[in-house]
Amino acid sequence: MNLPPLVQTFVLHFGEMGSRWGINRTVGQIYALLYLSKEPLNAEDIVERLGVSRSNVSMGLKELQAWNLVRLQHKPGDRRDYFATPDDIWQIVRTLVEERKKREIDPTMTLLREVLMQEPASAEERHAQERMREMHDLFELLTGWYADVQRLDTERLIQLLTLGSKVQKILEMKDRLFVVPGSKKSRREDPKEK
Amino acid sequence: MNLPPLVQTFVLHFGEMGSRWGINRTVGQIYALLYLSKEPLNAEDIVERLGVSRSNVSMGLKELQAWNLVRLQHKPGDRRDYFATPDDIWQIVRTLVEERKKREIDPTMTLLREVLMQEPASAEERHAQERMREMHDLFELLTGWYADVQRLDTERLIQLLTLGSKVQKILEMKDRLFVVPGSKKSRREDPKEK
DNA sequence: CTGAAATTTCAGAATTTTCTGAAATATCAG
DNA sequence: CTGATATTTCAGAAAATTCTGAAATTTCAG
Repeated sequence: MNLPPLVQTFVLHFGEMGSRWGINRTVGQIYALLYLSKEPLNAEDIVERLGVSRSNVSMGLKELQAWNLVRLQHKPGDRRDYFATPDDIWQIVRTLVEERKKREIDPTMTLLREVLMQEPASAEERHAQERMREMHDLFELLTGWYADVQRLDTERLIQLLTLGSKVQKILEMKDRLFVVPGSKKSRREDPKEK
Repeated sequence: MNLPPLVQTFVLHFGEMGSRWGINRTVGQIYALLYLSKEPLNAEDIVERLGVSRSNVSMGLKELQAWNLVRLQHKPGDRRDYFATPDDIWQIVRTLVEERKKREIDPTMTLLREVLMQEPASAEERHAQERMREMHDLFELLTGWYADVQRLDTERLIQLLTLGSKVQKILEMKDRLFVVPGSKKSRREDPKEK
């Protein structure tokens, strides 16, 4: 591995982290390298810096492209492929979340919907189905929230995240404005707010 | 594998999903099984239902305990260990997020802080450090938001998530109330709001 | 204590994943 | 076209992970 120490530390760390995320070490290292690099790199650059085989880099880049995590570029008068990550780190986050949702949440939701359609054949299955419905509803809530937030432009997204603890205040304010006070239980009635 | 069809479908799916999350198939299956089960199960129950070895179950349960994802219980007059997931699915989500943060985000932040302390020895390292700072700041924003939201009780959390698209409206309202209109650039000044 | 039951540990087998080098394929300037 | 350059494919080697059975350890009732 042929990298400035500072870069190498980061690249090695992301290689290891990759493993915990179902992404292999080399793919993690390639991505880390591209992320830190000012200029786009071609496959041979990556081979030299990471000290892995050309074919390994080829497969790694293919996987990163399948994840939409790298952009393919060309330099004039050079027919090699150059790769880079988006300059905007928020774009990277959005892509990561989107792709993970597509690969993990969506298929799970499909399966849950299918299983919830079936007739339980026993008390055991009835309880299992109830648990699956809880999970289904949870995922629906989370993906619904994500669908909304994901549409915000980055500036508003940052604003929202920065708001943090103040969010609670806003919710309390909303309560005070819209809910008749006096009854702690009044929430349960949930008067079809429009 | 000796399970009602409906349960088996779910258990197999989570076994596969586990792989994508750096958790092995058996661990995923054990967790799925416990999640769906009405009653706590002991190790031998799990062996029978999943058809894997006793030692594999032992190791899987140990891992799930390390993740704080299962509770150990005892039945009177029975000295075997029984395992269950929390009844409250939100508790499960909170634990999952907390543990992943502890294992993935926190060590990464530590590394980033260390590397950002060092003196860059070249233009390349200077740029790399700049990128690392972007990532550091992003993580800081996200974990700060998380720290706040995590404190909300479940009811308010659901309220917040349900709010979804309305969030943007609230932010716009906040803008209109607190920011002097007329200048698109006024943001850059960021007047140390308290 | 004792010994049966329950659980854990761990070395090596089985399986899966990752990686490589060689060959095949694709691309494009001339 | 041709051949030089670039990229991909893929079979098998290498490495890593997962799983098992046997042995060791722990726990506890009697």
